[in-house]
Order: sequence, then C-alpha cells, then structure tokens
Amino acid sequence: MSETDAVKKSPKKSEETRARILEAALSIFRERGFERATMREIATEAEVAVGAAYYYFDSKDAIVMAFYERAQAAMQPEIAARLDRAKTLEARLRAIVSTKFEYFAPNRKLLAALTAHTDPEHPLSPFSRECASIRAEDVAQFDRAAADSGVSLPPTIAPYLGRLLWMYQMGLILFWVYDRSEEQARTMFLYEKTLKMLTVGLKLAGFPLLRPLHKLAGELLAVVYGDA
Amino acid sequence: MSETDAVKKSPKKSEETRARILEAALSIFRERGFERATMREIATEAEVAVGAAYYYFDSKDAIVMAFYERAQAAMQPEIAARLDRAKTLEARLRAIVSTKFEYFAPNRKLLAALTAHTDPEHPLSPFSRECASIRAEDVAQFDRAAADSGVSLPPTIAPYLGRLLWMYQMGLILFWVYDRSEEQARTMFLYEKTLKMLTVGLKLAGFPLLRPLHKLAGELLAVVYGDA
DNA sequence: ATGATAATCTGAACGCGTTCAAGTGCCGAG
DNA sequence: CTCGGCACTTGAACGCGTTCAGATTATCAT
Repeated sequence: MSETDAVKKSPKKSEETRARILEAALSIFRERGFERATMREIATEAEVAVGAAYYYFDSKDAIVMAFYERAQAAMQPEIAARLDRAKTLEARLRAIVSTKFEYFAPNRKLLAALTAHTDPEHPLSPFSRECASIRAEDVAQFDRAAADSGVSLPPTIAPYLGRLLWMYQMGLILFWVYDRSEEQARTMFLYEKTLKMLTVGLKLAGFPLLRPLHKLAGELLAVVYGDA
Repeated sequence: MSETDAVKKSPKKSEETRARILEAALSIFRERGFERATMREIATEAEVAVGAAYYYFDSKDAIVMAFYERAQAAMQPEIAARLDRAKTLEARLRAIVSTKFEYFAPNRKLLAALTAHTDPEHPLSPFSRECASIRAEDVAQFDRAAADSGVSLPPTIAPYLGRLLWMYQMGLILFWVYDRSEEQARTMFLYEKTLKMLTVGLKLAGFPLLRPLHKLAGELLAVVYGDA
C-alpha cells in the first residue's frame, strides 16, 4: 500500500503545497485585488506559515509572475491554433487579443498588478527584465501574425512591427483593466475601432506620399529599440 | 525687538518646519530615489520626529505631490512667457517640453516616482484624481500652444489635440526618466525626431485622403475621453 | 532499523509607512 | 500673573512584506 501511496504522491507532495499556496493567493487576489491581499492571509488560507509561502515564492510579486507564466503557457497553443486558421492581419490580431481578454476576464483585478507599473525596474512592470521572456514570446506571436499577411512596410519599419503591435495590445489591455464601463463596453468599442484604424493605417502607410515619414519613423524606432 | 522678531517670523515658524521637512525629503529623494528614502531618515535629517513629518504631509507620496505642485507653479510663468514669444506649433511645444526638461533635470530620480505608475487609482499616477488639477493646467498649456498656430484638424479631432499633445509629452518624459544613455542623448534624439514627425504628421492629417480615418479617430477619442 | 543529509516548514523579528494618545510650549482672555 | 485652548511635537505601536535561525519531516544508503 505504500506503493499506491507513492503513486499518489508521485507529483510530489511539495508541488501540492505550492499549488495550494498559489491557488489561495489567486483566490484572494481576485476577490480583494493584489494590494489589499496580505501574505499572512494567503498563508492562513493555504494552511501554512508565512515562511512556507516564501519557501515557494520569492515574494508576493513572484506569485503574480507564477500566475502570469501559467497563463502565458495556457494561452500559447490556443493562440497558435487560432493564428493558423486566420489569414488577414486583422483576423490574426483578433485571435491574439480576444484570447487574452477571454482568459484574463475572471482575473481583471489581478491583472491590474501587472499593468500598474511603467517603471522597467519594477518586477511586475510589462517592461521589466522579469517579464522579458514572456514579452519576447508575445512579440514573436505578433511577428507571426504580421508575416505574409498582405501588409508591406518599408524595410526601415517592418522589423519593428511585432513590437509595435505588442505595444498596441498593451495599451488596449491597460485601458481594459481600468475600464469601469458596463462589461468594459468602452474597451470593446476601442478594440473594434483601433483595429480597423490600424489596418486602414497600415494600408495607407505604403503610400509614397508618406515617404518623408518613413525615414523619420525608421530612425526613431532604431533609437527607441536600439539597446535598452 | 519683539517687533522685528515678529516680522521675521511672520511667515510663521511652522512654515519653516514644513519647508525644512520638504527640503530634507527632496534632498534624500534626489540622492537615493523615492523608494529607498525612509520617513525616519527624512525626519532625522529635518531634525524632527516622524510624527511631525506626518503632521505636515499626509503621506510620503504627498511630499512628492508638494514638490510637483511647487514645480508646476514655478514653471507656469516661464512657459507662458515662452509661449507668447513662439509662433509655430513646433516652437511652442519646444517651449513647454524644454522648460520641463530643464526644471526636472536635477530631479530625474525624484520624477521617477511620478511616472512609475499607470494605475489611475494610485495617488502618484499622472492619471490620478490627485494629479487632475495639475494635469488640467498642463492640457490648457497645450491647448494654448495649438491655438492659431496654423494647424487645422477636422472638428471631430481638434477638441482633443491638447490632451493628445499632453499624452505625447508624458511619453517623452517617461522615456527620459528611464533613459540611461549619456546625458539622455536617446531622449533628445527622440524629442527632435518625434517633434518633426508630429508637425509633418499634423500637416498631412488635413489631406482628404485620410477622410475615412478622421471619422474613426473622432469616434475613438470621444469614447476614450468620454466620461472617465 | 538507523543515522545522516536534504527538503520542508515554523513563527519571531526586522524595517518600512503610518497612526495616535500623550505630551510641550505658546498666546491671548480674564 | 495664570490658565485654558490650540498649534505643534513626540515616540511607541500597528500592520505590512520579508528574512532567518531553528524545528520538523522526508529520503535513503548502510
């Protein structure tokens, strides 16, 4: 019978404790928001001492990061599948952004912790070193979305399109997180309109009339994304 | 002689204490940054107890707000004067942005506290209720800068120009605060290029070719700035 | 079984921002 | 002169995130 026990325990007992702490934390974050939740409360809810929570997670921030990484891993295949089915850039952007809205909808309060900071030195900032790998995955998705989708940009701008689209998406999500309108209707309106504007804008961007802007934009992007 | 003393003290002794606490705080903020400064340290430096600091300022955040309000009041006339001298939109934008860069240059670390948060519920966020009056003053400056400066936008967009320019300026300042390049050279490059791009862009914005975008942009702005 | 070693867990304690009951000193009315 | 009230000041104490020395439990070679 120690055999069957061992089988039951095969996903390691400590993994279960870790999961219990994570779930307790997320439950409280969702209910009360990140700021108002306390580590003592989380530990009590998970039936461990505070120290145990810190054995599994480096900090309160790190718990949110664990959630974020899990969310990213969960959404990745869904987004990939949807991207394969969509052809136009608009449809592909919808695939990415809608998947995120759907996944994060029950966690809007929690997500606020991940959008509250601009400071790239803050661990939970979307621009932080800690978020770099998730950010890179996201940008890669947008690059895939833009690839052979009909949009043609001057070579000085094209390499930045993925990052620019990521930025657009971040703005949208930021607006969504703090959108107090019924069912976030304002964000949904913004979503539709900006998406349309983006596609129209990208079509117009090819016009030779805008040639002087191309050079400027290229230099600009090179400096912004240069090294930092 | 109690007379002359009274005259000396006429700006009230407590005002002097308040000033001493503020200066102590700013000195430490500048040196070590907002986060790393502690209220105990500030109080010690100002030669008072912690409680006294809280008698004059509601919170650590409130000290930064006091600095921000003072800065705003100090820059206002300088900007107004420079605006009067400038005619083109570009020159006027330069007047506003350059004045701010100059004033805030010795306080970049401190300013980081005011740009670190996107959360509109955080007191130090540029989008917060606490910053609303300063923000309104800023927007009014940009409105003045745009007034009879040659730019003509469709009536669906024109009313938002001030707020859009304010947003542009916030982005620039945000980039500047975290710009680690020598003398913030990258920001200065960005400043020049985006300013040029903005003026070129605003000229192009009148073209009838862009008519479909005008309607879209108008609806968009109405929703974004609708009530929140 | 039996230690030894590592993994897991505990709760007191630290430094932080903040609060507050209790002082201290000053000033004007009596 | 003096006393009541008010502006100002104090520092201990609170709740927070976090740390850490030590206790407890699991693992496993012997």
